[in-house]
Amino acid sequence: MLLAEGVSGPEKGGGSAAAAAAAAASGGVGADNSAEHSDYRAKLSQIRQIYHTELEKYEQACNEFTTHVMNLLREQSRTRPISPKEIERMVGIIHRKFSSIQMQLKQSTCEAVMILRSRFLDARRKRRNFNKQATEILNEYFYSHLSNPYPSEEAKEELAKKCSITVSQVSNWFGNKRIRYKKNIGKFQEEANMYAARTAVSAASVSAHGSQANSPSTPNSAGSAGSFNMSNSGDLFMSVQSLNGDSYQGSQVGANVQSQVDTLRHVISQTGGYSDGLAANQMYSPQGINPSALLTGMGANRRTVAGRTPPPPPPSPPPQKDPEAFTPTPPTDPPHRTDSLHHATRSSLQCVNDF
DNA sequence: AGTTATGATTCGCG
DNA sequence: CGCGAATCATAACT
Repeated sequence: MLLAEGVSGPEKGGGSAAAAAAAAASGGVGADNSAEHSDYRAKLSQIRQIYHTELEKYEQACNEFTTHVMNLLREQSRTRPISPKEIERMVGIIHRKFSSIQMQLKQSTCEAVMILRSRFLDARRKRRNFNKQATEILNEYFYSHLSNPYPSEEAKEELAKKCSITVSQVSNWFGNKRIRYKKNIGKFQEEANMYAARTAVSAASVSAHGSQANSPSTPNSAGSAGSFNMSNSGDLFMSVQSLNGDSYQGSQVGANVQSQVDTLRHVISQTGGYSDGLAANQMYSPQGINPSALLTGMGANRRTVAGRTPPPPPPSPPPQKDPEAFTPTPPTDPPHRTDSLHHATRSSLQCVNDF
């Protein structure tokens, strides 16, 4: 560990290399954290310095003590016979004691380095919001694929490239988005409408060019890829904004989105569910809805449809698992897990501040 | 200072 | 292994 971090290795150079290696191993993007990195390196070298000076001190003390004991023994040898074996034994005892002390030093240094690493390299601690454009791109994809918001691996890579983030960050984002959208659909209604309308307009402009009717089963064929580039087109964006809110339903919405909405509304009306969700509620519908319609959404068929080209609607739905699971807001307020580790980390982190 | 938003992590499940 | 769910930790907002 200490060798890996360059603490117990050569005095210069090793530290920065190890730090860089550690950063690379931690999966960081490694783009903007040069300042924090230098801070990390500075702390690390501080630890290294303390370690080395302490080590030197101990060695010196060990030697001093050994010679001191040797002198004592020599003095005693005038009064009583002292065998070389006894001297050897004494020296051994002293060295063992000091090496155990050195072990402790190594251990505590190791601990300090680990804490330092967790402090500086733990991504949670240096969380940065994605920039607006990245969020726009992600949201655009999410809402234009609301019926199946599970980007394939290639789609994730593409999104990652467009957003200048990692694939795992894309996955995190979609995971968070899905769960939070589901938990509070109402809160995201406006956002959903906006992005749906934007995608619709982009799709409409595409279809106006090619006069290619968008199939409801392939909402991402023209919408997703083409719509990415319009995030910054100002006037178009403004014109789209007028489609927000209540005017959304009656507006000229792209066929791909609208047809899905219509399909869902039809199903809902058939089963007696409420129908105020529009596009946003395609994913999470109230209990008691025709499972075949739900299967178009997330969850039920996510493993089979998680691609760029969603297959045709499933023929026979599997037994629906727990209809209550799709209830939008089931707040149960579970007992908070006493996270002792959390507090332990906190307190131990405090120690690092003393460095 | 308190609250909300959000990116990341952890855990259990299928 | 990917996902949902719960949670943590920090940023951003009030």
